Amino acid sequence: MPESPSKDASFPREEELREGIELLFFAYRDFTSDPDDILTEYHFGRAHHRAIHFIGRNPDTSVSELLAILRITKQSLSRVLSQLIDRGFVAQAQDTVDRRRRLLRLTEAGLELERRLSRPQRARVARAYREAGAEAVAGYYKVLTGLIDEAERDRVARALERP
Amino acid sequence: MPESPSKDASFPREEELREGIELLFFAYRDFTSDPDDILTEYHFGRAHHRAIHFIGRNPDTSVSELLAILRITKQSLSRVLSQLIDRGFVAQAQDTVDRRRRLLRLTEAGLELERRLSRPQRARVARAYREAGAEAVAGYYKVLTGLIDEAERDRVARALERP
DNA sequence: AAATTTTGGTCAGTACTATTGACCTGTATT
DNA sequence: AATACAGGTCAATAGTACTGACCAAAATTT
Repeated sequence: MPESPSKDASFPREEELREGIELLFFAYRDFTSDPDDILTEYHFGRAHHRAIHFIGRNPDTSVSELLAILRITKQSLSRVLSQLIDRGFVAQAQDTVDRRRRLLRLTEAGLELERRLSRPQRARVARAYREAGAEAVAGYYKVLTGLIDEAERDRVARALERP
Repeated sequence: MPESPSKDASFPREEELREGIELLFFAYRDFTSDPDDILTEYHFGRAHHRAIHFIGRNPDTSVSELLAILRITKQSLSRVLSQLIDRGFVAQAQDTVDRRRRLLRLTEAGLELERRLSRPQRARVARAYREAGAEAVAGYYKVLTGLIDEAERDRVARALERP
């Protein structure tokens, strides 16, 4: 059983933990830098990218579902969302079942922008995956999933399988 | 050679890439939430944590070295740094060799705060490591390192080995 | 049918992070 | 002496996010 958790009490030594923490910081810093540059052109920020990403991945999400994913207040999302709607990247439609709910999806322009923003990220991840190999990718998945709040791990796992 | 990169052209399929991107977002979101709560007590933000972390890891770093690591402007760092110095968490000392340089290190209070901020992160990473196992951790390292800008990968790798 | 809850939106005020640009003091190098 | 570098500072701007207070429409509960 190569994938069984280590029982060694000294296994994650403090230095290993600090390295893992730092790697996450550096990877995230560089990972977000490419789309950040593109967003500047549009006078958008990282929050716009996050909204575009999750609306693109989950068409017809409601605002409150998006709030739960992004973990921000509705006031914060509202600003970003209305800018995206005003500029024609996101469309709202009323839910026919529950007409209070506004279902969100990307417009054609929104889909285009999503592809443009994610292209450098996909390229970066693809390169890292290829260089590290499939086995390393499985470990990357396992550890990152373990870093997510336990309460949300299932929801995230399900969201990853759905699309 | 289980760690050799896959040669399969279809290996990182688009869906896998998008999952890898999303996992990084969720992991980073939850990873930063614990220290963020503690920082609020001190009326500090995430930038203060980052400065404390890297000064703690690299005692006697100069300001410009810190700027290069954090990738922010000196004006941004200056505000954060002078607050940390005013409140007694960071101390400055002149370099005896090049007296233009201010070498930064944590005070006793700074070391204490660093431990307090990193404790929940270390616990989170330790749990994820234990659950995933040593082999998965190796993959996590490999992929995250591959996500870092090529130009900085060596510098980061060296920084991780130094302390 | 009336009361309550849910969903979504809005206004106002505040805080943190980060940016660009300009300008200044020292110190080191050439 | 001139130039370059390390660091600090002032001012203005932008993006993200927060709390708190309200409001309206629609759904659910009583």
